[in-house]
Amino acid sequence: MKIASWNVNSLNVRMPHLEQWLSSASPDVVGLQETKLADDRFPDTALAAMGYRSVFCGQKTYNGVAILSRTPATDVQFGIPGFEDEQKRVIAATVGDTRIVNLYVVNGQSVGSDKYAYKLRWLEAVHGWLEAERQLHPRLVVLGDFNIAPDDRDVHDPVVWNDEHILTSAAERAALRRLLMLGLHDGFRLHNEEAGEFSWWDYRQAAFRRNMGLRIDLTLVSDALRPLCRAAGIDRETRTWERPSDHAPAWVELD
DNA sequence: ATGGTAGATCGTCTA
Repeated sequence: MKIASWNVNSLNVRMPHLEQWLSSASPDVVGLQETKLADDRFPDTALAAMGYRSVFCGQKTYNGVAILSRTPATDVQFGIPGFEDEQKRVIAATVGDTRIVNLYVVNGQSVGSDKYAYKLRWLEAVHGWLEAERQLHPRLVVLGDFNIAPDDRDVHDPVVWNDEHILTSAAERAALRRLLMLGLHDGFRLHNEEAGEFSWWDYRQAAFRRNMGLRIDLTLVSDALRPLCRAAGIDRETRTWERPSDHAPAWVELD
């Protein structure tokens, strides 16, 4: 089973990219972030024609998440239980015998800002939720745009992206480590120890051409799934396509 | 030098 995460930065714009990538990559489950679509505008009919069922939770202009799957998803959860949030950043569902949690983590703007405080509170709420979720679902995949680069191998310039910078700050990385301590494993790092493998490149400063990126899109697998994770990767070629998302799909394959 | 680009929306916010 191939499970992927992709921040599409507007599904309205990126639907042709998604269709092309679904055809070539042929994932079984996909978590999308930044769909930027109200639910009545979600292209579920077109995706069904390609063999994918959709569950989604969106809003216009900002945020928006979805889970696509070849077999129907059940027990759909919208948002973090008990955490009031107008921003549509979370959807979870069960596909077959695997629980999928799809997160569009708060960006945080800059260290010390109100949005940064919101990011840390939000991550704490996710931690509390996943602590329960892992007990209910030993086969757990937590994926999404984490807006945190796990370590220095995951940034093009560790001097710039340091422990006081947004997306790499000490508190953000500590929050991510706390999630991993629940018994989750970075699927990509089970198969690749190299530095310089990124999933996001800023649109500015020709960042992709210069490989000035970060790896912030993650697929985490639970203890029980770890021995079943046979491959992982990032489909960076999508970033070379015309009018691309600034993120590339990150995926794992489970036996 | 507080820039640059993209998306949604149409002046300005978010990333």
